[in-house]
Amino acid sequence: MATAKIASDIRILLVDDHPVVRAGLGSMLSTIAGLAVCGAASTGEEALQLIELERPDVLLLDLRMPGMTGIELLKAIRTKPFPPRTLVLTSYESDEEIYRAIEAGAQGYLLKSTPQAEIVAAIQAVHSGRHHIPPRIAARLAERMVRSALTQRELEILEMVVRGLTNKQIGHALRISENTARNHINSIIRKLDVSGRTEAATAAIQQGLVRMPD
Amino acid sequence: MATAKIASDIRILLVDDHPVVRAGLGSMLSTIAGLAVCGAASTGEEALQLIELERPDVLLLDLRMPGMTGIELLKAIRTKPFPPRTLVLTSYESDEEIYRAIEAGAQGYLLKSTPQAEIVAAIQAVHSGRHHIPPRIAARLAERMVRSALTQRELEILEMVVRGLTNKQIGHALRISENTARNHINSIIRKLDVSGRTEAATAAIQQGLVRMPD
DNA sequence: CCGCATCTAGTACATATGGACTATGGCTTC
DNA sequence: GAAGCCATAGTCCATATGTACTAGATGCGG
Repeated sequence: MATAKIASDIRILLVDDHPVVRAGLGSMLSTIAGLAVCGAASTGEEALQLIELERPDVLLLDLRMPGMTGIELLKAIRTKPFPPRTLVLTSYESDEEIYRAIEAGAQGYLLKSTPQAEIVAAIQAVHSGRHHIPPRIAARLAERMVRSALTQRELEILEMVVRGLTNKQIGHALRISENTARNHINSIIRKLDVSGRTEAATAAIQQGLVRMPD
Repeated sequence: MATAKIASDIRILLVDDHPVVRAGLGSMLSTIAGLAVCGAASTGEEALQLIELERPDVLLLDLRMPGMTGIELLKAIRTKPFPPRTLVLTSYESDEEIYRAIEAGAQGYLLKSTPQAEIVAAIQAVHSGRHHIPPRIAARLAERMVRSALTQRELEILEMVVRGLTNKQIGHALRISENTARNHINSIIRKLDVSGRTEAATAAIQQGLVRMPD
C-alpha cells in the first residue's frame, strides 16, 4: 500500500458507494506501475470535496449512488476550476444512462464486468485525452441516437403510462385533453416500435427511458 | 498476501463475474485474521469444479452471472457431497430474487453496498451454522411472503403481459380461451393491487416477478 | 369424503385503447 | 417567409380491456 508518490503517476480518485468495489479497484490499480489511487469517495458530495483537495487526474465513478447521482456529479465537475478526466464504471448498461453520462461529459464508459487490463487501458486513454468506449457500448449508443428520440412531453407522458395511469388520468394530470394524451401515446408507440402501452412501458424501463418507481 | 494456511481459518470461495468485485473481496477478506480466500470463480460451472477441489467452508456468490445463475448454483450445491455454507452477495435487491435465493438454500443475503465489517460478520455467522439476513432484507422478504403469491400459471401469463401480448394472443399462445387468459389477468391485477395490465407489468418488473426481456 | 384452490370457460356490459385521419397555433431553422 | 417540428384538439370506428358474475373439472390436504 505504500506506493511512492511519483510526479508522473496518474492520480485516480474512486467514487463508488460499494465498499467492495472501492477495495477491489484500490487493490487492483495500486499494483499497476504509473497509476496511483489518491482517494476514494462513497458519495458525489464527498467526491467534490476530495477533487478540490487531491486534484486527481482521473475520476473513476459509478453512476448509481445514494444522494447525488453520477450524472449530477459529472455535470458539477465541469464547472470546477481543474476538472479531472472522468471514466464511468458501472454495473448495468442502460442506453439512456450511457447517453446521459456521455452527454454530461464522461470521457469513457466501462462495465464492472470489464477485465482488469481493459480498465487500466481505459484510465490511460482518458488521461491522455482520448476517449474510451467499448464497441458494444458504442453500438448501443449509436442505436439510441438513430432511434428517433422521444420529446420531453412524450417522456413525461411515458412515465405516467409506466405508473399505470389511463389516458384520461394523464390528460387530467397534465391539464390537456384525453385526446391529446392519446395522440402523444400513439407517437410513443410508433417511435418505440411497440404494439401497445404495456409494451411501451416495459420497453421504457428496459431501455432506461424512465426511472423505476421507488 | 502470504497468508499462512491455518487449519482453523474459514476457507472462502468467491463467485462473481466482475473482476473488480473478486479483487475487492479478495483484498478485503484476506487481511482479516481467521479468514482465507481459497479461490475465485467467475461462473457457476467454474465454481462447482473449485468446490470439489478446494472444499471451501463458505461460498460467497453473486446471483447474476452469465451462464448458470446463482440460484441454479445454489441448488446444484445442495446435491453435492460436502456442500459449503452459502452467502449471497449481490447488487440490487429484488424481492423475488431474495426469496428464491433463500428457498434455494442460501444461509445469508447481503448487498454489495454492505460495509466490510458486516460482510465479515456474516461470513463468520454462516460458517458457524447461523443465518445472516439484514433487517431491511428480512422485511422485504416478509412482505413478499405476506402478499398472496401468484400461481405458476399467473406468472406465466404475467410474463406475456410484460412482453406486450394481448389477451387474445396470450390465449392462443397457451392454447386456452381468451376469456381464461383474461380471468387470470384479472386475478393478477387483484393480487398485485394494481389498476391495469400496464401497471401489473411494471410492478412485475420492479418486484422481480419476471425476468426482463433480453 | 369434504372443502379449498386452481384452471378452465363462459356471458354481459361499460370503458379504454389504438389507428387513421384533419387541423391550428407557436416556435425554430433555413 | 416557407418549411418543419411540436403540442394541442378533435372525429370515427374497431378492438381490447376490466368488472362482475356463474360454473364445471381437477387435484390436494385434512
